[in-house]
Amino acid sequence: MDERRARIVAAAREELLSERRFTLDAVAERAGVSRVTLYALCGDRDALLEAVYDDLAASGGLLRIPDAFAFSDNASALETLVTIFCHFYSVHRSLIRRLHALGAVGAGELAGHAARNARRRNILAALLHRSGVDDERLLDTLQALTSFAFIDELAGPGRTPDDVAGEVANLVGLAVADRVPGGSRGRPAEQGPESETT
Amino acid sequence: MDERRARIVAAAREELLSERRFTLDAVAERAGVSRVTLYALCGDRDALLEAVYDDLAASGGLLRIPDAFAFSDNASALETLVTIFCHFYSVHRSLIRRLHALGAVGAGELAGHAARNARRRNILAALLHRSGVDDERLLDTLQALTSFAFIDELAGPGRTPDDVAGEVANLVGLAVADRVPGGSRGRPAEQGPESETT
DNA sequence: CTAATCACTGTACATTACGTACAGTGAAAA
DNA sequence: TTTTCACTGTACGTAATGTACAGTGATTAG
Repeated sequence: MDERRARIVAAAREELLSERRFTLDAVAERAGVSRVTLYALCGDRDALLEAVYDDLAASGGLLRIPDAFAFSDNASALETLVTIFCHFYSVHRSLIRRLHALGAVGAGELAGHAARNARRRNILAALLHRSGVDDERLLDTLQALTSFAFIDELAGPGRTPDDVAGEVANLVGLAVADRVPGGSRGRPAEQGPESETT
Repeated sequence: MDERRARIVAAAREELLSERRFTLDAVAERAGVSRVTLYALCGDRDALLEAVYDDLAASGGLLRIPDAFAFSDNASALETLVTIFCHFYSVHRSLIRRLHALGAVGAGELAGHAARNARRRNILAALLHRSGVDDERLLDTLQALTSFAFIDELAGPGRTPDDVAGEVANLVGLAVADRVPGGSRGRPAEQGPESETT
């Protein structure tokens, strides 16, 4: 049953957010399911972790990406895009952290992660291309600036998601302006009130 | 014997760089030592990993940090500092990556990592302070930009250490110039004279 | 010369978690 | 009624961690 599978993934998610060591037994118990069923429905450990990751990405947050392209102003579009990513990462920060730490992402080089990275790169590239920019190096930089690793690092212990998003957006803007000739980037002065263009 | 311990740490290092799964048995065998001895000399798994991390940091590369402070020009000093960090991270990239992936750093929150992070922050703060800047937020940004996570992300698959170092130094320079009033940064500013800084 | 200490070895054991095999059960469909 | 299906409980094999214990060879102390 699909609903059973969903329950298992949800249980895994909760278990990941707990302090305890991540164990399939614990997940199965929390989901009210035998461990054998867990293996049958979700595959092995790595498959389950990837399922959690997929579920996370699919469960919203990144759906608003097309909104960014609605802006005719390239700078605003880029800023919106950055904000969407930052928000997503900030909200699910501890979960993604845990997934990274468990090797679901990174060392394991799970297919899903690479694919998502490539997708993010494509989105950034599209936006850059729309601005008439074709700079691989800049693209690398933007990719790194909008990566979870960087945003997580920047967030540190005490920093609000909005704060982090603003900082990343600012850095992205600076990086772009540094490389694009006609950079019509109208970044507001720092002491000025945040012009939240929701 | 101290020399035995060093051999174990070296063996662990080599084992980490191999593709194989990291196992104490393998380390002991490679070091030509019984596993019991390994436990006696290096403690448990986490302790061994931290020992590798310590050994890495101590074995040079970060020794040139004082050089950065020799520059009277603040921009050059900062750039030198960034280059030192980048170089260190780039050279030992795969090893540090593996250590991260194994949870020696991050989830485990090993004492050594937090301490080293704090130390890096202090160094950056000192340099900033010397420049007459006291901006916690900027400090956060520089810390994130010079973190291993970001540099690793930026390096991607095909990028030379020098290339990465240059890019990070550039970003650091931009971030500083964006916040410091008398930013005498040699970086060519774009035509937009956004000197609205108080 | 003998004894004691020391560093290390080999083996063996308990523990935990993973992944799989197998037989069984209750319900729904043929 | 029989078959199929989804799931359960149990049990097993494997791998790795960490610890206990007895023993060995060399160096040092008495």
